[in-house]
Amino acid sequence: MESNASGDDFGDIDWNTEDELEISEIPISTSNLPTPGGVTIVCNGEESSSAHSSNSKLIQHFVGMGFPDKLVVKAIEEIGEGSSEGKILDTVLTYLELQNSSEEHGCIDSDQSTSGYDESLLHDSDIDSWSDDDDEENSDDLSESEKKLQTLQKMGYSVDEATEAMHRCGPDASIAVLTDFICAAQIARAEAPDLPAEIKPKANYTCSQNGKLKRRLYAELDNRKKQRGMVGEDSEMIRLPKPMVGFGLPTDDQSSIVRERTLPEQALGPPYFYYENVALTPKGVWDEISKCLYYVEPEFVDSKYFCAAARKRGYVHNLPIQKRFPLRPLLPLNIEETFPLTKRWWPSWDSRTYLNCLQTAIGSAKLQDRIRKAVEAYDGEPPEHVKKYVIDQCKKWNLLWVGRNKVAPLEPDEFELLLGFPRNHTRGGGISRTDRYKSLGNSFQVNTVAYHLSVLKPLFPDGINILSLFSGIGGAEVALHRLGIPLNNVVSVEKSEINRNIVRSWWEQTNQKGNLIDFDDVQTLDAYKIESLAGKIGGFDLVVGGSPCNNLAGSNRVSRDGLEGKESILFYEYVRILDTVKNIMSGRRFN
DNA sequence: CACACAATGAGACTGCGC
DNA sequence: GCGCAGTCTCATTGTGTG
Repeated sequence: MESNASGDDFGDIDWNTEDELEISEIPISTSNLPTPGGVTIVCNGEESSSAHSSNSKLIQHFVGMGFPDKLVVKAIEEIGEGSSEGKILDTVLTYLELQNSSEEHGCIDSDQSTSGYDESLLHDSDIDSWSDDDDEENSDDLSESEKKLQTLQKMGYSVDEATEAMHRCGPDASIAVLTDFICAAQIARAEAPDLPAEIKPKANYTCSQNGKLKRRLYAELDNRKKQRGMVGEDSEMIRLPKPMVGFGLPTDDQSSIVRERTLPEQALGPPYFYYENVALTPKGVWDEISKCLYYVEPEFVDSKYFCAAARKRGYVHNLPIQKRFPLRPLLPLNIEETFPLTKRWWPSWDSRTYLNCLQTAIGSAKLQDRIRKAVEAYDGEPPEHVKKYVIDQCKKWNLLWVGRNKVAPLEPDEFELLLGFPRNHTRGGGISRTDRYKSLGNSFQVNTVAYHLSVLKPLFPDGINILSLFSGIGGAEVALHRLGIPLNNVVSVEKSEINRNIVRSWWEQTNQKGNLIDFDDVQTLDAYKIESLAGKIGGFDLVVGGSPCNNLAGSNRVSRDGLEGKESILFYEYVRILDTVKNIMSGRRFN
């Protein structure tokens, strides 16, 4: 295997072994999922099988997620001991659903119950109340605050955390708001390097341990709400921000930068994750992406704020957003400073100051010739219709003025410059010019991504282990390297051999001390391989990747089929693999 | 066979006038 | 608020050329 040729100590992993896995994959029927691509939910089969002998463990498992224990017990009784987590979850969901619909109609009436469950078990009306209500019937004399405190304690939070949250969020704050606050506070403390270790939260990721089930739960409820018309299709659609600056730019007035956000608790790491795709997708795509990635709101950024070319992209990540810093030196944001030689030839009637999105194809020589002839035909300024034709073509193909009446497309090394890669990053080794454009056109803008990833530097002073999916020409790896974050272990998955060669070549040229291991297909990276790799290297700190945009991009006139498209459907592989890594990381402790 | 070229024209958004 | 033209977009495909 190619990846074993690197002389590292990974050669002894036998990918073909049939050894029983601690992690196994259980495909969930699409009827349970909002993801038509068939996300695979990974469950711990070992734990499930041992659970027959200990129902209390399973009950504890669900109660830990905030479900009423009586419902869980009832569900297990109804569907039989030894049932899978998924079945139990479905049954509990049904109970909750029935409860919700009863309350909506204001008719909780046990006489109407035909489902076999005891509605007296239920008395909460919303998601805030999926806590253990065991004592509630005996606690009528407790104040609202005391009840909330009790609920939070049962969810595993300390009295101090709960009290602080209730104090800060006010007396009317719901349980959901309070748990959000506590999670945000945990992250903030974890990220504050100046806090003494003893007051930092321990690796308390209990909230993410059950993330996949919770995600499924939220998705299921979301679907049912939609079916009942409770949620308007458009009312919650993700809209693109204007201006497209994400949480703020390095050049912003510091006071205007967003410094806090509350992540859904199931989105918390480890690992950190960072997902990218084109911003301008068919409707609903970003809603789906966000939903599958734990309901984290995308951060939309146009790279024209980081270089002289536009690149509108959405990023979904669970990284901290405080204390970001940019790569130095900053790139110029206009064409004139980026390509000073063009200034002499730039006509006054071409008002462009920055380029459009760098794509995978360039303007042809014939087109350049047509433009030259069109402009040459006039002594002074050409008439309006000629100007319009020329400017339209220049915008469409990102052409620069490189001589008298002469336009030209960007050279590959100019692509590299604009995108933040080292010069000649994609040059040589048998790669054609066309392939260079294709690889570069599909890549990250390094400075933009590095700005987001910069927060990892103080967190991983001794280096980082990353799982890089759809690596392309290694935009994330280059960004981390340029940030000065040591790359201890990089597992890179990239279909194109040309791109894999580019990354390996870069790896060797930059004298990396760590290990680079590569795969060619995300679909073959199963739970066993991920588990083995994680075991070898001590876990993954970051899962990064931008899945194929072919079926999302506006340039595609043929098969812009959205996330169900032939290539773009691989997004669900990112979700699957991230879920697997989350599962592994929450089930074990890595040092 | 690799590469270059050009036709293709969907979908979302924006800005303008009414 | 509506209609419309204008703008932009990590592309695909078939054909031509050397």
